[in-house]
Amino acid sequence: MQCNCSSSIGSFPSPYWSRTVLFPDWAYKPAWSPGSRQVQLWHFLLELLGRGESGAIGWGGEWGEFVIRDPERLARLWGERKGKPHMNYDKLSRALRYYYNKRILHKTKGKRFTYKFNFSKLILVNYPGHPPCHQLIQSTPLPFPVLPSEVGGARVPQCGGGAMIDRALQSATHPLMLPYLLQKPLPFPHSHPVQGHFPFLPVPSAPGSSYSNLRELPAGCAPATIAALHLTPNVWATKSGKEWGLNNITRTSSLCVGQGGKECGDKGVGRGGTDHFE
DNA sequence: GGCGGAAGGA
DNA sequence: TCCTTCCGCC
Repeated sequence: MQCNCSSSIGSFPSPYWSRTVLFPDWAYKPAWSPGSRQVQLWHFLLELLGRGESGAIGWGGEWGEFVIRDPERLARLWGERKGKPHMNYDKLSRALRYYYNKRILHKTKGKRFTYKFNFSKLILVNYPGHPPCHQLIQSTPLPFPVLPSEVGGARVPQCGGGAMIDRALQSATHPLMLPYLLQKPLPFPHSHPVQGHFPFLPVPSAPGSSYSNLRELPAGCAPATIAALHLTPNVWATKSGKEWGLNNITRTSSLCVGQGGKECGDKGVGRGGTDHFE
């Protein structure tokens, strides 16, 4: 199976599950692509990181962590992208700090120019419009047991929030897989591999991880899921739920995330939560 | 360096 | 809404 995967990074006439776990397309969708809104900073950073733009920015030693190696250069690149010739690191970092409250990013304390993505939140806020839980229950078997209390009318959340997401998260081996547990495919026809700059997640050429296994995957199973499933159990075992950010997301996931990342549902959960992830 | 308030622009 | 700009504080 081949795909001519194209993106802001380039063309990849290679199997899309090739060497690394994949980000969904939205994570790398170029700013100038039709229908996209103006590029967001986190998106721009992921683009640079995915490209392996190691001069200005690179992945750090921990999951989701990245290091700004040349702050002024990064600011210049960001300024060029946004048409802001007077951009500097001070301003860029202010924009980064606004992500703290949104829980998209947090600062790695004690390490200069080092920040950490909260990918699980990134998935949630950018994964709008998944179907209501009752549809999920009716249409497709979920990869985790559904409690009677969750099926019975009153407990079914209106837009995928609440206990169901909590439980999906708990059953997810990786936050990036959450959308697939929720059974709505991301727009993946043009998926592409990230060029080997994602920390900890090389798809191993381990015995038993042959492509033949893919045939056993559910129809419509997205490439990212496929790539993730290539990870050996011990790879997952190296990261605790805490490290995946599951603690945080489980705690905050009573928030329902709908269109445009709007939160609905339980008030007083999430916004009032703590700001740390570790 | 890093933080966050405030005002303002698109 | 998502920054950009400026600023005072630590």
